[in-house]
Amino acid sequence: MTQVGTPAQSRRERQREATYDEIVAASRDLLAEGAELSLRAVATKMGLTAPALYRYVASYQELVDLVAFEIDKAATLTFAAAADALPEDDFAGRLVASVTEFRMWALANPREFGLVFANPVADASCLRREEMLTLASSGRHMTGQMRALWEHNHHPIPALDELPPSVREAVLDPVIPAKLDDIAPEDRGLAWLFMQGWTVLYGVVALEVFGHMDPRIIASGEMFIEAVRGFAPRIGLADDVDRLEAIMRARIAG
Amino acid sequence: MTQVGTPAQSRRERQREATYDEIVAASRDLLAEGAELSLRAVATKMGLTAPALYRYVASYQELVDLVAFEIDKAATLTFAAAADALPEDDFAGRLVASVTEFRMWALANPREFGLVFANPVADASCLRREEMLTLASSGRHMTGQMRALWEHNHHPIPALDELPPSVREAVLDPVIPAKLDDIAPEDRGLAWLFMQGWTVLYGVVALEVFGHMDPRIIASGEMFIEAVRGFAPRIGLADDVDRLEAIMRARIAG
DNA sequence: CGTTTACCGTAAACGCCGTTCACTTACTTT
DNA sequence: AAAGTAAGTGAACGGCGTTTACGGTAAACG
Repeated sequence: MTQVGTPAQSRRERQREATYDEIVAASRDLLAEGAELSLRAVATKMGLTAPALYRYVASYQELVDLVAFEIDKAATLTFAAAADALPEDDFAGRLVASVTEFRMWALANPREFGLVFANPVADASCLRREEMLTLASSGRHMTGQMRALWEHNHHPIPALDELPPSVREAVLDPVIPAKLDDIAPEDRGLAWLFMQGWTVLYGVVALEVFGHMDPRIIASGEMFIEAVRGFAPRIGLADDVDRLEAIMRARIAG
Repeated sequence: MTQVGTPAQSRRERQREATYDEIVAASRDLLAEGAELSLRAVATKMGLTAPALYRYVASYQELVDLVAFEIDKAATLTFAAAADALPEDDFAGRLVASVTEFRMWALANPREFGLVFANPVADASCLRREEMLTLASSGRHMTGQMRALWEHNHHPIPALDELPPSVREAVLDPVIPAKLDDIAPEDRGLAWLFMQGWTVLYGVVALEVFGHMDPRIIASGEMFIEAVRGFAPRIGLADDVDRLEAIMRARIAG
């Protein structure tokens, strides 16, 4: 018998979770204001003292990880919304819309981007590292879109036996933010395409966000467009590049 | 008549320059030890107090910029040495050797890489920004190799009138670390290839250094190899990819 | 030569940071 | 009602970037 009056979490647990939410909210406010993220600043904004936060996070780095995770989760909603501006069956368009929104979000929120994607992932506890690599919400979103596209257009994917050994291992026992368990082993080459796509996207966006590129190219987004166009044929979109470019330009201009 | 006894710089100027060198040396030592770079630590290592450093740098950020610049300059020497392991007329091989050495250096010195390449360039003073973008020693080295290759194999380059307007502007009035003033306007599409190559390289290396990738793929270097192979055809090296891959694998293994 | 000036370095202090520890308060559990 | 647990505080430590006021020393100048 399930005890009806018993909530899934006790009063204290609910209170505690609410405090976590408040910590994240205060942190995001700080970042939005352009201030530095610090335990003391977060605590002050919440109306308590810095040591109190140690009841919730074990260190500053853990606060950063927590906030980064939540920021990534929230940003993913905007990527999904961008995809939803296109028809459900336009898988290519939806992917490109998400990817373009990712770029726009990164440029508009460089500090948040840095926190989530330029924060060296822990090398110490390997478990923690796996978490970081597999739980990224935005990563799962992008790979989900790529997978939906493949299930629709069945573009060619590299065969297992033409992959380098380390890559074969990695796609058969994947440590990336993607649902792959129900993908047959012979189709796991798809994961290699996921990684390649992520590399292209990350590269151009990180370069733009950090400003290591001609400002005029950043402003126009031409390198981003070129990068996406260059990758499109690898996922069976060679004939769609012009249409996809139009989608990107619309999002960049808007 | 040149006054023989008169050095180009006075005694004081020489002393001052030596102090700058010592600042850089102390900073690099700190980084090599795995310690944090800080004004106080640098000062202590030099046997003086923190405020004294303000006679040489106006702020902590300026120290970072100074050290980053010198680290980049020093690292470029190793990239050049890697190229020099190959015959002078093997332009493709030399380029790939430099690029591979860049990757290996970045992975072996992630903190230094972060300082130089993941340090957001100033958005404030545009002059300072231009400096950062055009003076990068490693950048000039890579583009120099790419240029030498082009002058040798005359691979096709995009025509000016097929470039997007912002790109055309950027290649005609370039703000990148490359010697382009003696390149004819109709050949300036070469600069666009420079930027594309830099984007590919930066993307994969940054991803590897920050660890946002399957550790096994980082260890094997397969994504890096794939990225270089993917770019090679754009600079007329479609027929050389296997040979170039061998060069990369040798450097990665060694 | 002596005097002036510019430069180099120090000590002290301010306000911020992450972190630890001892202690109180309030709520939950039994 | 008693015991136990969780949350929060205040004080403190060491370190950080940075500013200020002040000495001393070496160069520059008459």
